[in-house]
Amino acid sequence: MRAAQEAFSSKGYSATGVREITAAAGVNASLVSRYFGSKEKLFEAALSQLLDVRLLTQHPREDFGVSLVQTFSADYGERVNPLPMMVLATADAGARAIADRLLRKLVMAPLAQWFDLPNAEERAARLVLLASGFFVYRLSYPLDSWKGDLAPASRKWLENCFQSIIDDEN
Amino acid sequence: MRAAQEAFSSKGYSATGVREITAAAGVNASLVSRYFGSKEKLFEAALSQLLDVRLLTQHPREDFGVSLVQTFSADYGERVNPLPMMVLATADAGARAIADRLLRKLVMAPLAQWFDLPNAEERAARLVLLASGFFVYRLSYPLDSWKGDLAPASRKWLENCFQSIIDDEN
DNA sequence: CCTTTAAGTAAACCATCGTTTACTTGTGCT
DNA sequence: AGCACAAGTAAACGATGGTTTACTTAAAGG
Repeated sequence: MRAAQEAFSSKGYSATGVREITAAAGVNASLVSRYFGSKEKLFEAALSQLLDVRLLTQHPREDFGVSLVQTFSADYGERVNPLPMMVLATADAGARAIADRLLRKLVMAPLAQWFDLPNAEERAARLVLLASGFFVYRLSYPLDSWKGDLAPASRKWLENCFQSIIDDEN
Repeated sequence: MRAAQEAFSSKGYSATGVREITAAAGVNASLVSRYFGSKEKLFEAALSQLLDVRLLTQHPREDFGVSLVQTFSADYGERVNPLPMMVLATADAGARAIADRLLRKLVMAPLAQWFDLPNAEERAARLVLLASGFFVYRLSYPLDSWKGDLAPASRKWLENCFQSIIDDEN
């Protein structure tokens, strides 16, 4: 499972082979079908284990922008970042459908409730928009050329965008 | 070529087979290798033909936000939208490298020059961030459930985000 | 001690992939 | 007419994909 999460998060769903995952785990490839049913089911299990809305709602509302940029920038250490898994799954129709469903149920719905604002569902969708875009951005600027962190100006701009999800009246 | 653009834009690079493209064009699959060298070269040719920075810089600066949301929302009619081709290529390492290189050369560099502002390259990268996120957003809300257009509140918010790329001093 | 059951493996299966090879067709030039 | 050349096709190639099958191992239960 851990091996699957790391592979799906770094290379994407379609570019990762079952044999690749099981080799990293030190077992035989046929065990994926045995214990998870299929590669897609493994992906679903691996992703749903990582999605946790509390990572986004654990800070005060007035720090929303700052804390979210920090959350998405930080490497998760032992844990695997679910955001790459989500975006890199968009190339496969089946995996995208799974990721979409899990995202709505485990992240967007609770997040909209936490917002407690007009157009709450739309605001949650805007968060997904910014987060996805931020990941694509980081694919092109892996360490951003600025000693591993975001360029200060871009960081401030992005924090304002995130914060505006809450602060805007719309 | 047209068939390749439509397939790459709707299903993504890795999910599209050479036989699929050539079947839509009514020819044999071996012609791709013959005339383009490889599937990757075909992708490069198909994408570079579509990337055109003038689509982003043809409106006055004060309408930047409004016009860009309109540009990315509109279906291109006959032409194929290059944005899905870019984002859906991220799952394949080779295609991503190609898309990245073309994007920098054909879009971001001219765009930064057009900005004529401090941190111009960073601003161009922010545009890619928003555009990519917007595409992922539209994957989940194909017609946005609001009779084919963006929800008014989200549209206004997104326009402000795009406009802030130019208006912010950072 | 024998049986059952779970865990794991090796190998094959079948489909699909991008690409190459050898061959056929048609057109224009001399 | 004869030749050259470009365009296109059918078929095979080698690799890789996820999955299935048959078999081996090992521990627990009575």
